[in-house]
Amino acid sequence: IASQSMEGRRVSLKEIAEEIDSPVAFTAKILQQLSKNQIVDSVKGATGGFEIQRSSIDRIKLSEIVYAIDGDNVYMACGLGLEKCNASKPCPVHNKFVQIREDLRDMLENTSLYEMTVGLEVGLTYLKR
Amino acid sequence: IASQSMEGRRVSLKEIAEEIDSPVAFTAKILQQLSKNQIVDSVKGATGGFEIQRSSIDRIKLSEIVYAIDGDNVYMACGLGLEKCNASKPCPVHNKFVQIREDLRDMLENTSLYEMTVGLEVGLTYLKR
DNA sequence: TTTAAATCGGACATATCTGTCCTAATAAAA
DNA sequence: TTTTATTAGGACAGATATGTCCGATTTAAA
Repeated sequence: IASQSMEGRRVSLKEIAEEIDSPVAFTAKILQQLSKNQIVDSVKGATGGFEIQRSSIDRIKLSEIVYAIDGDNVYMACGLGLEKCNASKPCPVHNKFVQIREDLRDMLENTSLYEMTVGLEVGLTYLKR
Repeated sequence: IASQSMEGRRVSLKEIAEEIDSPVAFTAKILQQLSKNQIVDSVKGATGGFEIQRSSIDRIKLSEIVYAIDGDNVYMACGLGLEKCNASKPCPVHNKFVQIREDLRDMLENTSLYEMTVGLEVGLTYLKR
C-alpha cells in the first residue's frame, strides 16, 4: 500500500491479497485492523481501496503497526508464560527478557514504514506468504 | 527439581505441580518432554519421581530447555510469519530480526540452570503460574 | 435512479494449541 | 505375591487463533 501510495495509486483489497499471496477474506480482516488504527486510510465504494498519506509513510514506525495488530503483548508477556510475573515478582528469566525486549522495542521504534517500503521497491526484500 | 536435587531429594509430579500452581496432568506432559530430552531423569514406581544430576545442573543451559520443548522455532520463524522468508528471500524485517534473535540466542546459551536455581533459592525470583 | 465495485462487520468454520482423563507399566513396600 | 504409589502415553475435550462466508453499507459511474 505504501509503495503504491507513494506513486499516487490507491490499491484494492484484491490487488493487495494477490500481491502477497494471502487469502482475500483474511487480508481484509487485517486491513480493517490497520484502518481502524489509522495506519492506512480506507475509501469505500466504487474506485475505493486503501492508501497511505505520504506524511504517514515517513512518520509511521514498525512499532505502531505491531501495536495496532498485537497490542502491547510483545512487551508485557512473561518469557515463561507466567501470569503473575512482573518486576516485583520476577520469574527466573524476567530480567534477562526485559533486556532482550528493550532491544526489540528499540528496533521496532527505529524502523520506519518508509525504510521497509524502499527495501521492497529496490528488490532487496520480499513480501509473499 | 534442580533445587531439590541439589539437596539429594527426588520430587514427585504432584509436588512439582503444587509448587508452581500448575495442573498435574499438564505438568506431567511437560515433564515427559524434559525427560525424553534428557533434561531431567525420571524414576518410575513407588518412591519414584524426577531428579537432575548435579553435573547436569551446572552444564544445562536455558537454550537446551527451550530446544527440548519448542525446537529451533525461536531461531527460525519469520518475524512477519512468512513461510518462504530466509536469508536469500528476506522479508522487510528479516535482517533486523536476525540481530534481535542473536541477542536472544546469546542470552539463552549463557543462562545456566544453576543460575536460575540459585535465584529461586535465595528468593530473588518466583515460579508460580 | 439504478447498477456495479468496493470496504465493513458479524457469524460461522476450521485448525492448532492447551489442557484433561484414563489405562498401562513400573517398582517399592506390605 | 499383592497392594500401593508412582511415571508414561494415547485418546479425548476445550479454548484460542486463524481463516471464510455472506449480507450491509458506501460511492462512483452508467
